Amino acid sequence: MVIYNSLSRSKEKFVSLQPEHIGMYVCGPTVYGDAHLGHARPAITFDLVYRYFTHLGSKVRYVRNITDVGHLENDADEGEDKIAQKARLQQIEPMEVVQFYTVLYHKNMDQLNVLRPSIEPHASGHIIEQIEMIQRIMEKGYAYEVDGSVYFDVQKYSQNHHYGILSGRKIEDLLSNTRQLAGQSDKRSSADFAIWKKAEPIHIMRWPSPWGNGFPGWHMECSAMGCKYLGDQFDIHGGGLDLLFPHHESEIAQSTIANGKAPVRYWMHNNMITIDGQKMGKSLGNAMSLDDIFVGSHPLLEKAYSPMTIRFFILQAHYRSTLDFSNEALQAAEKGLKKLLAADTALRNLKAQTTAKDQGVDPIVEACYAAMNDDFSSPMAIASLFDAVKMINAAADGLLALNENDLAQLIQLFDDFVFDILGLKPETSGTDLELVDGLMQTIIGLRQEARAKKDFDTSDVIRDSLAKLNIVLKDGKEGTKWELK
RNA sequence: GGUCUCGUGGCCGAGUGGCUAGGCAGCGGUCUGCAAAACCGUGUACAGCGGUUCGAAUCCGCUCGAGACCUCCA
Repeated sequence: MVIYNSLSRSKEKFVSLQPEHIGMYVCGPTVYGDAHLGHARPAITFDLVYRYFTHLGSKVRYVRNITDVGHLENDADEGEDKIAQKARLQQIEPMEVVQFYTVLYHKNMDQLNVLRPSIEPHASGHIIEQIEMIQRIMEKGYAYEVDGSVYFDVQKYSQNHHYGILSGRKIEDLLSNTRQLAGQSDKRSSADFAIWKKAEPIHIMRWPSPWGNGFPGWHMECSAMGCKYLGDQFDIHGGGLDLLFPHHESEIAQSTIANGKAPVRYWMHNNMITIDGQKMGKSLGNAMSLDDIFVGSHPLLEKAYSPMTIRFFILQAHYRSTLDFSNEALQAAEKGLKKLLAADTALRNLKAQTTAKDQGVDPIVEACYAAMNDDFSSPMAIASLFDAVKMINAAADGLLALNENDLAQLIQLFDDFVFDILGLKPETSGTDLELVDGLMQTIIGLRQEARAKKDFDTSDVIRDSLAKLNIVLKDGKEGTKWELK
């Protein structure tokens, strides 16, 4: 098993600190707005990692935080808390905003069949841990207080550590390139970053601290909560590529000072989703909420796309590649997924031919594992699954005979890879399928009678009106089957 | 301006020195009362120019183009 480690910019053999136990921390959402397509990518990427390790028999403690405090809205607002600002605009409690969007996020993630992490800590629930960590950093002399705020001393850190080890930056470049920001004259150096921020009177979200009322700085929560639940050093830290600098770089610096060792062994970063080649982001105004996509209400969408279509679409690209959004690409994904799931249904109905010789499912299974072992290459695994689809369809058409061993292997393959690891699932609209199927058998029977009498007008009327309900009839040698479009 | 990444057929996307994934779309055929689905067949793809090599989409250099980060962001 190899994983691409952002630290070394290369694939490395993965060895967990403790055998059979893996600690993984992933940066979760800031809950001040609708969950959008961009949130789906890391959630699905690390869900894949979580599912695969679990499948292989490891016990994974997966921590994904909820950020509900501490991020700055922009450089002009003098450290106003993002959530506090939104709350003021809407005249409601900040924690109400947090609750509302957390629930929405969970709903969307459930729809995408993203498993809940083992622990989902809130930043606001770990203020004490963050203050403690800041104190440790100050005691060691790597942070200084100015007027109720505390800053991490990047220059001092750079004397004996490499600030930039993750992002490939040099401290000199950082100093010369960092923009001079208004209201940040408190910092000794422009590269320094706040680890505790004084709350202006306007702030609603604030906590008492040794330095007065305020809130934790940008990057503290992940360091504090990662350390609390996974230890001073843990296996995997994941997140979006856009968090690599300064967020993760700063996490490394803070934790290294506070705990005396580098916090993370493998850094994994998923790439961005783009729209027309441009990064999707809240600030760019082209973010598409997941609810928008699921109901098709966004102007850029030709139609609605189901959660599983989105999941499959994301898994069809490697997590380290950018993924460009388009209706055409999503429709291709939709059809591909349908084909895959239809093959699963066909597979469950296949009868084994005892006399048949092995058709060779082993190479497909091996290819799937090889793909996943190579830095979680879900697109390669999916490609191999389509080899199995081909085999299944050929068998369903009577062009190929599968023996019991073949069938058992194929079913295992689909159970393991399609459902357990890739986390795909058939989508039904929640209707009572048993009842519907009973009704459908009746209708199909009536149509069959009409067809037997060559009354094709009647049979076509039945088929056409069912099509309007998104029910597709498929006439085959073994009779007629139906499925929801 | 600095740092980094990337440019693969109509679209999406794997692939990192020779055996040239996969999905979607298209075209031809089989099947069908007609369809749909499925099956079979079908594509002079690797931004451009140089170089290394017996051999390059794959390595090196340059050019062009795109994107990300350097500021909250998944």
